[in-house]
Amino acid sequence: MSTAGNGAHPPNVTMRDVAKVAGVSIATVSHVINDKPGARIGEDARRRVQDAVAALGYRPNALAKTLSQGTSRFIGLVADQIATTPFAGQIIHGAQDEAWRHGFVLLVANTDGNVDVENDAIAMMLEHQVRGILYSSWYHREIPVPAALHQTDSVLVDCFAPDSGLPAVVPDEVQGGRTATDELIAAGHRRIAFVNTTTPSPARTGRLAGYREALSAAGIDLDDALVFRASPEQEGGYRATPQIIASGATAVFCHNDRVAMGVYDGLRGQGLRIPEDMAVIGFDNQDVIAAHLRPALSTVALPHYEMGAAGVRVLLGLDEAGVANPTLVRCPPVLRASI
Amino acid sequence: MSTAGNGAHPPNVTMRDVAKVAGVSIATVSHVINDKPGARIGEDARRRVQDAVAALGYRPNALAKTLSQGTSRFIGLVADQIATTPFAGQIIHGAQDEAWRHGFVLLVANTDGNVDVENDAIAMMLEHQVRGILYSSWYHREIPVPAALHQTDSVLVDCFAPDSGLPAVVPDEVQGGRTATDELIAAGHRRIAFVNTTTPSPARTGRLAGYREALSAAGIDLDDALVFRASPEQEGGYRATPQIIASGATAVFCHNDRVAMGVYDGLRGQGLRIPEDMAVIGFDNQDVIAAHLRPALSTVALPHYEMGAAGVRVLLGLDEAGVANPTLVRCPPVLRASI
DNA sequence: GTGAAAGCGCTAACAA
DNA sequence: TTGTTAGCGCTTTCAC
Repeated sequence: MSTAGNGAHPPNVTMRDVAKVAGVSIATVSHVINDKPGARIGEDARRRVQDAVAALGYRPNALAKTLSQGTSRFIGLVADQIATTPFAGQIIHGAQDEAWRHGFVLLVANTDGNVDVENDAIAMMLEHQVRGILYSSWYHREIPVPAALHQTDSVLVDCFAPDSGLPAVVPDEVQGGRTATDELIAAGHRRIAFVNTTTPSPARTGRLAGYREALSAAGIDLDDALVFRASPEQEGGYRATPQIIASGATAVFCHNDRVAMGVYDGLRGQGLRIPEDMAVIGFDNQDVIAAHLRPALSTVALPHYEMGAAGVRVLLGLDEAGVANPTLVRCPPVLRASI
Repeated sequence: MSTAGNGAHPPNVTMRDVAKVAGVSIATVSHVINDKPGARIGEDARRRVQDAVAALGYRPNALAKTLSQGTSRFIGLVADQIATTPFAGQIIHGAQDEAWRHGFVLLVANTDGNVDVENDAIAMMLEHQVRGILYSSWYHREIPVPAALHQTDSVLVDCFAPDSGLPAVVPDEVQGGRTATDELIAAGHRRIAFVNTTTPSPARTGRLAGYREALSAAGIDLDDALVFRASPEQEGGYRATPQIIASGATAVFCHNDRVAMGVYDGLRGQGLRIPEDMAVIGFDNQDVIAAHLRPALSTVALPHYEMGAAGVRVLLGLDEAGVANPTLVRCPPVLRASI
């Protein structure tokens, strides 16, 4: 019968009410509530105010405060895909936690990559006087920057736009690729295959560079016959497996966890065991895949949570962040049982 | 060198500025901007205002508007886990889309299940004069309601609290269980196993009820020997497989996709093919698992997006929603290749 | 048709 | 130590 909208909620208690009950002026109330350093309030006036606040259940109106101070505590987050990729939510999570830590609130908008929606979202955030905007993509790439972003402080998260002049926070693909390869080397492997993706992206070039860097550093000769290309999905990994096996590699670094999943299937199809016959490491740390594969997949994590948090810090000017070079966030290894 | 916080952004253009440029009063500007029905504005005054708005790049200050109107366009969403479960983000997504559709903005807070954080989050939302709060859980269950939720209109999403008097929006577990079983029956199966979870929950009782309902409706005798219990993970499914096979079932309905994933492994270990030797259907529609298993897993989707959206509708009083009985959201089948 | 003025809840000089 | 007052940007009656 009834809906949520029936709320007969008590009319808002204002500072004026508190002042009246406490028998002081509205300014005094403001002072004790905000613990103003300058203003010295008498012990008993302070107590009367506090009592009145408690008695009335007074809650400050954050909006009115913002209006009079001219500076809000909102941070906007516009995302192209909150949900398409399972871990995209982590960016929100990280941003939210960090914003919260500094007394800010997150305003989120999902645009589904639609430019009109995007502009509306940004406009709405601007109208709400956000302190700044975090603009994020669901995968690391270069993006065209919506012009409106320049009307406030903005930070790009998991994407970048060199000529925009906007600071960016992205995963350190090179370090990630190197880490993955290093783990394999540390396990004693010397013939290490790399299944790269077919799609051009910072991930493709970065991880490859990291792979090479690791091999060189370990004094292992680069062998292009060990570098493969596959579509970045389970199917791609599956199809690449025969060549990987044929290459004589004893370990394989897969461009991402889904590819690794396919490699698992391919290996199993040939009766090969992981990691005994072939060590496997993935990339992304997509929980549902990595942790639940048998054996559990060792991989390198994409630091979505950290990027969201770092984005907020850069926005607030707490992190030094060069505009020219994006802030690189470390991709940590997540060791499980496939190496 | 520079940070995002260096913003030398143009000082805000206000209505007063627009009025001055347009040569009209501030009230007139307000009227044309909001297209006030009552107020009739001269054709040319209207044009002058519009031109001034465009020329100055005026943006209304939503906060000031809220303050003077007394009613905001914010909806709060407090979630215990935005990210732990990959699809939890869908609740945000659905809520955001629906809120947006009605001119509302989402304020999100993640509490990680911490009660103090939760109270702070709710307090903060109240202070921001939210129109109401959506309180969500990352899996369907009964929850203790934070008292503060009663200070505004609130709706529970993917959780419920019978005595709280708060409207709730939850997945229709019974219908889901029935749908899963119906699909198996439709494919010609009569001996259908059900691997239920060991953990007590609405999902456990609901899906089982649905399973029974479907069998009865199809005139199939219930056989308790076909109902198993397993921990709701990959491992549980794997371990239950031998018994499932031994039971003589030709199809199995798994409590969730992770269990199904384990069953896949178990079946494969015995050299059994899916769906030829055993049809499998899961529950949850966890993309990364379901779509990428081989063969792709048929399953029943948990309608997170829809629940988020429905929550907003209930909150806004657009959906009739009984407080006594939670609003049930349909769990649709997602057919792939495992049946 | 258009404008003056009061007020939304709060902050911040400045007085007292 | 406390109160007065003038806004913050906008909406909204009510005159003109």
